[in-house]
Amino acid sequence: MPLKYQAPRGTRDLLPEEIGRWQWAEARARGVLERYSYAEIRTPEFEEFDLFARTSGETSDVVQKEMYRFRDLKGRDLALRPEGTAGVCRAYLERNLAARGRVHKLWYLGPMFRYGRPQKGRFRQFFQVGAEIIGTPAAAADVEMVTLFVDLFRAWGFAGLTVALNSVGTPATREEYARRLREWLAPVRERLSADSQKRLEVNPLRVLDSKDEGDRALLEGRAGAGGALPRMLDVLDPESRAHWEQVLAGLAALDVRCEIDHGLVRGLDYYTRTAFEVHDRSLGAQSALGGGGRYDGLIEALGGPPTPGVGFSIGLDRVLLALEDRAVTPPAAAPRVFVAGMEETHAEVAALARALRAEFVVDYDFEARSLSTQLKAADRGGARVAVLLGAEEWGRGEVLLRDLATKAQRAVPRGEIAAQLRAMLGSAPEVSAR
RNA sequence: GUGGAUGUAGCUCAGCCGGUAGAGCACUGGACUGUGGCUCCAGGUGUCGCGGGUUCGAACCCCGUCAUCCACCCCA
Repeated sequence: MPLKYQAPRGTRDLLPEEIGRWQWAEARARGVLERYSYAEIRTPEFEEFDLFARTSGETSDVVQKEMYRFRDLKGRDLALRPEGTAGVCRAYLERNLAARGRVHKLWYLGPMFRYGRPQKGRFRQFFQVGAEIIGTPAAAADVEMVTLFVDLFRAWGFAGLTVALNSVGTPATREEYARRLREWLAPVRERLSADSQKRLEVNPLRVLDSKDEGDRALLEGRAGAGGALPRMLDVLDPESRAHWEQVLAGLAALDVRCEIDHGLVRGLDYYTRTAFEVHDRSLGAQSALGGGGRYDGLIEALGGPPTPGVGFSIGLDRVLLALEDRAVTPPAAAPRVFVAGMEETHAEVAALARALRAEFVVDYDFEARSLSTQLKAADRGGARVAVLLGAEEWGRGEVLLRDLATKAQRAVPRGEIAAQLRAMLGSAPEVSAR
């Protein structure tokens, strides 16, 4: 069909039939976050372009080619947020949250925007839920972050996901590591893929997670690059190493299963020390469900005092995509009541429905169609009970209550409708059960 | 941003070397304005993604464009 308007590329409509899954996932997340004692924060969906350029790194792909950047009518240089951390840290500084207590535990949920080529699990507008602990360098905060991270996935019903964990040290150790890596790769440089040769110039650490098979063979030493591949963990400064050991010990004490991944590098420049992420194989190429880590230099880079932070974000679109393949019970639909009128009583339907709506989920037919059509509509709408306003019964001050599943039907005095419905439907149902 | 595949009814899909719209399901109304799921009848089921070109003639061939999917890049 030749439609004049389509949703912009990479965006989509979430229709009523799938909204239930989203609300369920969001409610689950909210519950876990609140029990962990995190406070929700909502920041603007667009910010000054420079905020993201500064925090993500001028040379990062996100800033270079994936930003929805625009000027407003006054010429301000703005961008739709590509991630959540920058805005939260900006708010922390601008609203001086530090004055209300040193450590803040915050969470957010909302749409993010990146201009990439869409594919399965990658959209230009997508939703993230994330959490941050700002104000403490303690390894215990890293431990809680990873724990909260896995508990969210558990609340959604994931089983057997493994968190990949690494330390990316400090900017100085990263530089040292990049130097060693470059050195190590120098002899085989010509044999690296074209992409990786470019990475070696721009961001050597990126070579580590190349998907090219030849690259992988070289990295794993099978192609004879000689000597063991240098590891990030081997070049950590003493403080970062101690921090790393504490994180590992803390996670072990809580029985949180992690796998050390020496190739784990984060895409954004502001990460320091702990880095973690989780993937799901059912998703194809875009398999990252979420990731996070420590960002001790970020707030200072925004012009604030040196303030440590640690956080993560999770892609909700991908979570729901991965959950499609699994047996997830959708939230139970609220039991519904359908009020059906006859020729003589149609005028009474709206008022009765409105009264019952104080307590029940109630619907009726706007068009006063035949009784059989109304019952058909009641069926399709998922109603469990029909309230039939028969002319004769109505005249006696009664209505008929019909159980649509069993077809059992009986006359009930008008004053007892609510009580009878309560009995039939089970105690007062919540509109959004679960 | 790069490479490849695919766009026909609301959905899932047919349509031989170019010859003038198809099936199932769903949907709407009626048979049936005092009783729903069944059945029957009647029906929208459509500029064959959009634009241009070749041709007497294009759903089919060519070019462009938009969208989706897959992979790369990157990431959630």
